[in-house]
Amino acid sequence: MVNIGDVARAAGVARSTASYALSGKRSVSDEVRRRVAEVAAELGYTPNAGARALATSRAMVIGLLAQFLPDEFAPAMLQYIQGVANTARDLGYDILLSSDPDGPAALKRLTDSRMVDGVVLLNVAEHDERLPVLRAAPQPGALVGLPGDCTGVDVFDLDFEEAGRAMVEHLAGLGHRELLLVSQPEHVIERGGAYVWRLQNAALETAAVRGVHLRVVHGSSSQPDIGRDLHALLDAHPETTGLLLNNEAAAAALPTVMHERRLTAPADLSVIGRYSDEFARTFSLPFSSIESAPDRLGRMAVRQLVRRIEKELTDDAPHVVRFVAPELVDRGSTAPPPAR
Amino acid sequence: MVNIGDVARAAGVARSTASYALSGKRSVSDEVRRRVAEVAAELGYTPNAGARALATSRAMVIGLLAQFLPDEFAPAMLQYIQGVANTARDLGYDILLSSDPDGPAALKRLTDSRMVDGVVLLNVAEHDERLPVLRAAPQPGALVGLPGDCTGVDVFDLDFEEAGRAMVEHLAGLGHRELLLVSQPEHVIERGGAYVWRLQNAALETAAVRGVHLRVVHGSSSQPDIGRDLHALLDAHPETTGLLLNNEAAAAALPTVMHERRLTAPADLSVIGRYSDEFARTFSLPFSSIESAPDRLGRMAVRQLVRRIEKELTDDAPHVVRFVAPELVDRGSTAPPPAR
DNA sequence: GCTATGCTTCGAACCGGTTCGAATGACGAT
DNA sequence: ATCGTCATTCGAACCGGTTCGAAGCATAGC
Repeated sequence: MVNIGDVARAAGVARSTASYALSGKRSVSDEVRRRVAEVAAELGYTPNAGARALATSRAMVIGLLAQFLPDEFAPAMLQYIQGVANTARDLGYDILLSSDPDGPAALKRLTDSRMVDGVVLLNVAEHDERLPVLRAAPQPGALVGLPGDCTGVDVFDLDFEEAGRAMVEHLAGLGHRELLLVSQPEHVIERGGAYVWRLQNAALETAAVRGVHLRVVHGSSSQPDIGRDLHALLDAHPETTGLLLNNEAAAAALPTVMHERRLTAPADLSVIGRYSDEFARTFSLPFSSIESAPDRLGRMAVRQLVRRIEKELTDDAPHVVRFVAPELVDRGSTAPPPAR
Repeated sequence: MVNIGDVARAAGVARSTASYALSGKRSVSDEVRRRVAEVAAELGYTPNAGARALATSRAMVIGLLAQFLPDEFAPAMLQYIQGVANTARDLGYDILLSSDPDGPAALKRLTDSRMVDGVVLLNVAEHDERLPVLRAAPQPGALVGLPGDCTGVDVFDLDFEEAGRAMVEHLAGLGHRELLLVSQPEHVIERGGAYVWRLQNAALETAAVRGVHLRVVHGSSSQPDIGRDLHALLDAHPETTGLLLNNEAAAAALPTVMHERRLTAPADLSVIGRYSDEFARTFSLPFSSIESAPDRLGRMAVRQLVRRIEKELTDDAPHVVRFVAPELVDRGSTAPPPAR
């Protein structure tokens, strides 16, 4: 493999000169710069990443910690990964993907070994065990998801409170009085999935203010269980005229369930979900929804992270907690409730 | 950050001794080994990955080249990624994920810079432009997907020919005479998606042998277009009693389409697909299918790759082309055709 | 004519590991 | 007492980059 010494020799200059010629960090005569560039291209020189990382203490790699939990709906996760990966590449960074179920251990290894210059954590929980590890690490970190304690990290998340309010307001405004919110399974909340109750509490509060009845139920997050759950729920609560979904699996299963029950939206039932447009396309979901913007969140997280890595932000620059405003994508699945 | 020099000093030995004590590559007195291990744990020593990679020319990283093409169904891709990531982790390797649309350039950079010890290519095309780059690289590579030329790489793929035969045999055996195969869009074939025509040709051949009529059609690979396509196809070919799917998007969309047409499987139409069990669960697909085993393929690819990296296989050990035998998962969506 | 200045270039040190050859010392055999 | 053997440890070199200080040299200024 050709190294910078080979290039320097072939160009008839010192190694350091070749380095400066290629990096441009010091001025070099045009003649030499040209010759070095030429020789480098000719020999097919590519700098050794390990050596460069050692010398500069910059790996040009961002760690991406994603956990594929059995009770998470994997396709929803993929979009965050794509958002992060694409943005990182655009900014010149590679991404090291960890799917290790032992998040804290994986994070510690990645940061301590200096394999990564910074870290993006997906699917952050209220009391996320990875956070103490991240705070102790010398590299900066950006989160997608809101933990209880945001000190020392940059945080990006959908404004789930506002999402809950918007969903209820929308249906209440159309005249609905009996709403059903299908939420994530209870153990997702127990594990610290704060977004679940953030949306849920705001929805309940808004319902109280508007004087409408909102019942919260938990559904399974996997097929085919969620389909059975939905049938059971609709059986148990026939008075429901508006359905709110904060559970991707439920959204994916609902069209089939509604067909089976010979229900159509919005004639028989108004439905509003919370998922991304991409997700809606993938699953052919005909329901209006609050856009969860995974690509945007991934992009924001990486951009901020890179700013910190490259010290555009001083170390003590205040950390941000930024919420994406929910946007309602109207797919025509809501209308005033049917006359009784 | 604490380095091996700090550990050595604190333990009162030379750097080299500390290194040997930790790696066990030479014998060291029990006393010293114990003390070094103790001190290392106490100081929280983690070896610097760049330095180690430089010294050993081993990065302990595997490159994963996945392309998220607009005409590929992303959720199907995710399962390969998970399979590769999990197996790599189990074998002690990290995964560097590249989603760069310019595959050859990304591959060249990853290999030439020695960031990775080997590479897994997903979604390999008949004349894949990444292959010449991979063959020129010093690292070994494993493919998921069968290219025209397999020299110099290990190849793993589903036996799509056998899959095509099995699907047709199954339906012909039940008495179907009019079959419709929904394939990928034509530009997937043009781009070199060999698996499409491998399955298709074998299916046509088998149909000819069995004397049944098989029509091949191409469907869009994204929602909602594929739904419209399916409706149009069923309108145009009402004689069809058996449907074969080699298009994930079509499989995902079919339940809705069938509901809309008030068709049920297998009473009105027998359906058989080609996708993974995981995929079937995610999309609540009620159709029998040929298992595409993405996790197994990912695992096989990584295991073989690691064997090559670690020189358990000599450099000139013959490369393998291994096909996974298709397995029919019966979900009860096929039966003899309805009496006319 | 001599020094100050600026542009190029070079050599050496450094990042943090691993690995090779050799030095040291204890011990048993002759 | 001497030599050889073995286990243990050390020092130095090396991997391939980057970066600092200084040297070389031509030109301008006095």
